[in-house]
Amino acid sequence: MKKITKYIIKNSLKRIFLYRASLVRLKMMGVEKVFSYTLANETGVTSDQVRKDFSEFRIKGNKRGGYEINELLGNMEEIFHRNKDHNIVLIGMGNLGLALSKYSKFVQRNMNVVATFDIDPFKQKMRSDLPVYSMGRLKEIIDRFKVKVAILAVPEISAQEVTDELVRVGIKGIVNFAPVLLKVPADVIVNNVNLCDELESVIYCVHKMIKADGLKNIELLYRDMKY
Amino acid sequence: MKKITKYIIKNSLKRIFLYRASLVRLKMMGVEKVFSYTLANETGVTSDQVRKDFSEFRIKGNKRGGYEINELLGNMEEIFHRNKDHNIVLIGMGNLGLALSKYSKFVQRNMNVVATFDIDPFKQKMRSDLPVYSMGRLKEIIDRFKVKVAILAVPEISAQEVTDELVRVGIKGIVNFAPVLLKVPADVIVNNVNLCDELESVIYCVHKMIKADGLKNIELLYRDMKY
DNA sequence: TGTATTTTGTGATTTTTTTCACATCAAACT
DNA sequence: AGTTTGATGTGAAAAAAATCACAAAATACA
Ligand SMILES: NC(=O)c1ccc[n+]([C@@H]2O[C@H](COP(=O)([O-])OP(=O)(O)OC[C@H]3O[C@@H](n4cnc5c(N)ncnc54)[C@H](O)[C@@H]3O)[C@@H](O)[C@H]2O)c1
Ligand SMILES: NC(=O)c1ccc[n+]([C@@H]2O[C@H](COP(=O)([O-])OP(=O)(O)OC[C@H]3O[C@@H](n4cnc5c(N)ncnc54)[C@H](O)[C@@H]3O)[C@@H](O)[C@H]2O)c1
Repeated sequence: MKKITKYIIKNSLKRIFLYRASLVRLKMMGVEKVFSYTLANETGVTSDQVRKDFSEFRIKGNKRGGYEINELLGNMEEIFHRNKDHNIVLIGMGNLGLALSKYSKFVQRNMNVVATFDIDPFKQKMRSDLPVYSMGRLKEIIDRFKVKVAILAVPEISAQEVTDELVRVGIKGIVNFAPVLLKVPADVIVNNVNLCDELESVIYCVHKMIKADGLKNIELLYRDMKY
Repeated sequence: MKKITKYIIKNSLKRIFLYRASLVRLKMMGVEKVFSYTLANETGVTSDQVRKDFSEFRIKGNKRGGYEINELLGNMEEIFHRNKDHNIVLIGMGNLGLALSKYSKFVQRNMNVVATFDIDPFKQKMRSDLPVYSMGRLKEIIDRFKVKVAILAVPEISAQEVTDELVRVGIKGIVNFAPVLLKVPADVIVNNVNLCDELESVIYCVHKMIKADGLKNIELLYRDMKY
């Protein structure tokens, strides 16, 4: 396959999320305008980086005047397609699935969990406000609500099998909580959230630091741990 | 502050986690030996990268013979300080905290949640096998069990305040589920897990892809999603 | 109106990361 | 034993990302 040399998406995208989190918070605090260095301070990156990232996504500010928070957030909504609503489904209503189904932040961000699914649809039915369907109804619901993205919270052992089914019915993006590497076609995006890895990486860094006795090479460790 | 030019930890560390996940799975399937390209195939990186990453951490294989899975896993345990047990605490026993407290993978990986804490210790007491303490007993327990790492699952609004307390009692690493950027001293590591961001980034990529009509620049989008 | 000041936006430069390429070694085979 | 084969390990080269640095623009103020 021909090698593509210029990649569009880089760490910039990840940092845009950081910036937005800050902006939302600042806005709540009544701030209306920020400068690149405000955001830099808030997020721990450099102000050059902030401006470069904005440049990447064609986000413009006002020379000398900084950025209007509302405008900036508007730009970001655009980037993240937040103007539209996004229907998602949640597969697996165990411990984690149940917690996720009660998470209200999704809705605040225009992401609606329209349905949940479990191999055993009766087990959880009474515990949630959301409908819990059997897997047999997956295609029907996904088609009806034009769902393209799924959250996967089933046991490790079933994760690949369920993924295959999701792909078959037309899901194009998966946030996967099972600690397995899912095999998917090239046109399906998987984002893995692996809690044990997160913990271990913190433990690793903490240990390195303690060993290094809190001295200058803390900087070393930070680099990739910032987000 | 003097600029340090050579960083030790890079994306290599993140990929080491990937490799290990594969190795664990392969081992379960009865495989005993892998080559760099085996791991490459499994994880979606190149075999050069795998070898380079190993090189980074001084992990050695056998020329022509590849790597013994057990040996490799041993090396990784070493890297992650898995030989020792690690006591951790969980703060916030709401929806998410409860799910996390029931997660058995931690123990399998030598990470013990020794105690959980909540501002309201009675609310959850009966719902968990783990002790749920009031925040007042934080220092006592942390000292007793020599805890250095905490999982934070409290509401956004309390996250910073609880973090300050954690830092005060000597916690050096935090896995934070609240969607806020925590302010911590330079010697404290924070790993943020932000579910909404994960979802939105998937939605972003899925949309880009759909727009791009599933064609070659899918590659573009993948780059930073693979880690 | 003109000058000083401040902050953006982006090429140029530097640093970091990835990929390449090949010498080196270990096993397998003749 | 000698030769071929196949994989590692790592400097060198290429690519990507971050940082620098400064022109350009907008505002403030004299
Ligand atoms: N509990 C946690 O805090 C936590 C944290 C991080 C990751 N995880 C991961 O998330 C996943 C779920 O964890 P959990 O603790 O909720 O497990 P769980 O066993 O409580 O729940 C799993 C649910 O999936 C359902 N299920 C099983 N097979 C299915 C299939 N083929 N199709 C549809 N549904 C199916 C089960 O009926 C059950 O309700 C696991 O992979 C786990 O490793 C859990
Ligand atoms: N529920 C989810 O699926 C989910 C997913 C991702 C992120 N999160 C985030 O995780 C955090 C917890 O979410 P949740 O749904 O479990 O919320 P929740 O309200 O169910 O639970 C929060 C718990 O924290 C406790 N608490 C509040 N203030 C405290 C304090 N000062 N000290 C100690 N404990 C305190 C509360 O008593 C409660 O038990 C939130 O920040 C949320 O945004 C939740």
